[in-house]
Amino acid sequence: MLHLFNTLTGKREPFKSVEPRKVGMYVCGVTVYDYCHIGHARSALVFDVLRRYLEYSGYTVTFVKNFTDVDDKIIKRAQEEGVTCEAITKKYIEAYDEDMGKLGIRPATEQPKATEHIEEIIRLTETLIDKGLAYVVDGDVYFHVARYPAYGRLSKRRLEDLQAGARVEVDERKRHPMDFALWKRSKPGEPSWPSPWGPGRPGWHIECSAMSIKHLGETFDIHGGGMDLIFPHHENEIAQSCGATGKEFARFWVHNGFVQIHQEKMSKSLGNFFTIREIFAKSDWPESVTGEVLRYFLLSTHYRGPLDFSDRAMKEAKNALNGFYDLFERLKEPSDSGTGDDCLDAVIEQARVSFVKAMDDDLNTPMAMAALQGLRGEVNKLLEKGLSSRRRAQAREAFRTMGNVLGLFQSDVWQFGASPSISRTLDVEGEKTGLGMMADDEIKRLVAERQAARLQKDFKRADEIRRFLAARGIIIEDRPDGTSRWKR
RNA sequence: GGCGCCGUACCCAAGUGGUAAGGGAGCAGUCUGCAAAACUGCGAUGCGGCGGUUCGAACCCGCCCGGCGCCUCCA
Repeated sequence: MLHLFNTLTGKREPFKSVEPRKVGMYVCGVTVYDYCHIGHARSALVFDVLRRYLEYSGYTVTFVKNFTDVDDKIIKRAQEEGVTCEAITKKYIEAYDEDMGKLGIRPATEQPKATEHIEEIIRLTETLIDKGLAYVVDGDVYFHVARYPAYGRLSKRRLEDLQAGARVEVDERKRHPMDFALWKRSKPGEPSWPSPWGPGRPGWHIECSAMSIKHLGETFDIHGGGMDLIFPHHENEIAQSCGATGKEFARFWVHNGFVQIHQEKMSKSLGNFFTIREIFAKSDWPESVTGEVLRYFLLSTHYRGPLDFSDRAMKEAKNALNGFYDLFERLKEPSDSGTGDDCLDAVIEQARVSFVKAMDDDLNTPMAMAALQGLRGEVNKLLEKGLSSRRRAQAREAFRTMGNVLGLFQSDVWQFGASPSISRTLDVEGEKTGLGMMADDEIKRLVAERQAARLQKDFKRADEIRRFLAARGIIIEDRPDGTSRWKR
């Protein structure tokens, strides 16, 4: 049974859905005013894996992930570029889908936008005003935190503590410094919708309450996002939602840790971030390889811990993945011998048990990956003894099934005969790694030439070619049947 | 000032009371025309430090050291 760490209770708890076999899950997406960085990728990936694992465990998952498409930063960006807000949000939503697609992150069941839920937002705001939990000032509407006693429950903070450390300028019109905007009066030139309080636009937090309630109901199973959203965003969502409905909101709150660069949080304000497309653009490897390597890397640490991104870490992930795909290549080779056949079922079953146990334990992906590594070793050993073609296919299928939960091992080809790519540097730590361009056709030609040389026992020439390619990161592997294949 | 996180081998990383998973890198061996891959073997008497609780602690408690996050937009 799946156990998840619930931020709300501060404990690891057995996961139980409201309705049997069904899960409603809401995850805060991104504000679409710029390209996504690896931190966004990690968050998206963690919840993609949670969703995949819930499905693997037999649940039907309704997964809602929003786009915040009305916001101060979007407005600012649009003004800077002299275009409309719509142009900005359209551009970055498309970029989001493209970037996440490269990482194998499946689109959510629903991907709602704030601007498409203005009606719901206004209704929710009205309810909060009616209940005395919100008040109107000059066309703005604020949530009145002092009227909501449970405020601080998620982030384990007391209002008094927050006040003491508040670094915000106090808005005199607010009744309490921590009161936050549900509705903002629009200034000229800003996006604006009619409302009972005059033309304006929604505040940030209210959209998630409105959209989650609309798509998942007033009480649903899982709400997720990055750790930095715990306060104030998720705290405010709870206050708004519970305040308005009088019911429990999300039951499980799941938060992922940060991606760091040299031990520091990766963030826009620090300027130490790498965008997803930047990583792909700089990578030496074919796109599918880069996507899978990045995925492998991001899952190699438990989702709640910090994760340090570096060029070196990417290479290590690539090497580790290489071992799997080397095995998959071997599994493709036909064989009649089956001395190890009888052991395969047990070996797979053992791996499956370890894998499920790891994932059940608060999505312990590093441990789950260790189970897959263990299976890799066992299957390699059986291959030494001899595995029939049928059993080889069975082994490959086991990797594909479990790998699918993590979004790994789905490619039929790894870098063997990979699609054309250009060798460039992944210059994350300032070290140069690229050795110039090496197109596939050129490699193939040299491999063929070497093949011919070997047939004539011209090993001098053959080794010359091997060394030439090796210097460019191409490794040739001679097969027992006399053929050769290569990989990057 | 308040809330919280992290510190395990060269690197990454599980383990959270029962005597240190796994991977990468490295070294040695088998195999190979040479390689690669695979297989075999080697690798922390110790888990930031010092005390304490316990039959027993990396795991619990206390203090300290080092690094970081949130409290303001932030995945």
